[in-house]
Amino acid sequence: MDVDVAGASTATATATADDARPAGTGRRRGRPSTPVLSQEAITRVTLRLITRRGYEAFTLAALAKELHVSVSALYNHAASKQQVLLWAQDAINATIDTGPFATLPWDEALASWARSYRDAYADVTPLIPVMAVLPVSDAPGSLAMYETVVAALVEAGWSGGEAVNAVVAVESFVFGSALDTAAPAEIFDVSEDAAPVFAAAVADRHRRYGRGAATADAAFDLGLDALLAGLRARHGSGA
Amino acid sequence: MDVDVAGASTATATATADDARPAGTGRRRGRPSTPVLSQEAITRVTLRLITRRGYEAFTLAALAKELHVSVSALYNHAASKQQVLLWAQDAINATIDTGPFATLPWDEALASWARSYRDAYADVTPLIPVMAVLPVSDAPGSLAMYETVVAALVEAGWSGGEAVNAVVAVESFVFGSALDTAAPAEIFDVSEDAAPVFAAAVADRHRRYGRGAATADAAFDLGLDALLAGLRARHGSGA
DNA sequence: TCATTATATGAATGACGTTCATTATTGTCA
DNA sequence: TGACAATAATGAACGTCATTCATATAATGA
Repeated sequence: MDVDVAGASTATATATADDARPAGTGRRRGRPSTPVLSQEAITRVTLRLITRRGYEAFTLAALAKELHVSVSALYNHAASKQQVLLWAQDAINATIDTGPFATLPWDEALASWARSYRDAYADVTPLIPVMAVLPVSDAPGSLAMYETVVAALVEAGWSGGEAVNAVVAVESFVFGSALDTAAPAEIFDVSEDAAPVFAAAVADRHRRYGRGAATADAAFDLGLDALLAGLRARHGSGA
Repeated sequence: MDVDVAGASTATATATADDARPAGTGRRRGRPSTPVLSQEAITRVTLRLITRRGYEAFTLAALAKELHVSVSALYNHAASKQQVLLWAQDAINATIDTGPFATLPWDEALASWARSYRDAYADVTPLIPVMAVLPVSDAPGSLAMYETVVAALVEAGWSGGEAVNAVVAVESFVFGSALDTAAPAEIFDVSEDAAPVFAAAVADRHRRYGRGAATADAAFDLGLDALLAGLRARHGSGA
């Protein structure tokens, strides 16, 4: 995925440098000439760590090591591990494409948004349960996303309340589907004796849609089409 | 929720006893006359603990205490904490009601199943990411559920492959929605300055649907109706 | 009877998140 | 210029957690 952290081109002089690494060889204590840590650096390395090595590998020790810094130094910038995850959440949400809402009818834009949303989270599924439950208030990237999406629905004639419900519903489907992409390919491998109809249906599914990621995609496509067809039926197609 | 663990009426002599508690006052070491622990007892107390005190409170220490047993004793029965959670998963899935598939048209039965599914998991949201990703093979309760649901869809004329996709899609929506029920009521509390349209929409939502759990329910209802309308449009209504 | 097996125990281990006293550098104000 | 607060790093604790291990004892069965 390789998320571009918000403000990538602002203060950070490190730019494309290999990684935060003090110029002097092995300075030890006290305030360094130029700060090693920042929300931006922490967030960038956090996303890289989770994407490459998975969530279990994401410990503050690993994060600190990657940043060439002591664990306790992290606490000068982040109040907790939870906060670091919040930053990561916001950075991910900032990458979700809301552009289509400016040009396409609401239903097509919503579909496009849902796909972008699922893609963004498929790499970081362990964050989903954390995310799905966290306040949006102090996450500017997430907030901007909701504003755009809900505004487009209201513009198209939805009431505010139903617009939020529709967004939450689509979001729920997206989160669930992103989790599904993390499931092992053999999740439904099952003996014919134990569940004959189900086993046959799973075999048929593989014949039609392939294996692994392809099956998760097929289920997502079917569900998204159905969900949007239902929403359209309720409010008339857009534009 | 109060899940009835599978096999509640089998070997366990404890029956309705307050809790596993050795008859003799404070026996200390060695094999007891009658075993305190069993998969059934561990699973029952696990579900009670998670339901009542939340997932964060579910530690092996807490589990052992509730069972009046040492932590290490648990390892004579379960290989790991993960395994204990797997048992819990299967017990929960066994409580999901698939009865309607025997009598109702597929779409109504699917809706009823989805509601039962969401209710079952709303109390144990932290299990969702564990669950959504775990193989179904050695979980007899889960397997039986899939067999019933898929068989009903195939009976109604769905191809096996699409039936599985539809089930996965509904399941994804259910998991996502169950996560949503765990969100704090103030998750969307936001200042009007930062996101005016969104803030107004959230206010409208509260006016129409109430606060807290009621809003999550409204979003779930809207999404489920839409999803099923879309699936119906694709395959004709049931019966 | 006596070895084996099942089931419990407490103590030790190592990983983790978090706190704290300490140290060194920077920027600001008299 | 010199004092001083603020900033940003450090290593050493701490408490909690899951897991392992050596040990003890009751039940089972040959």
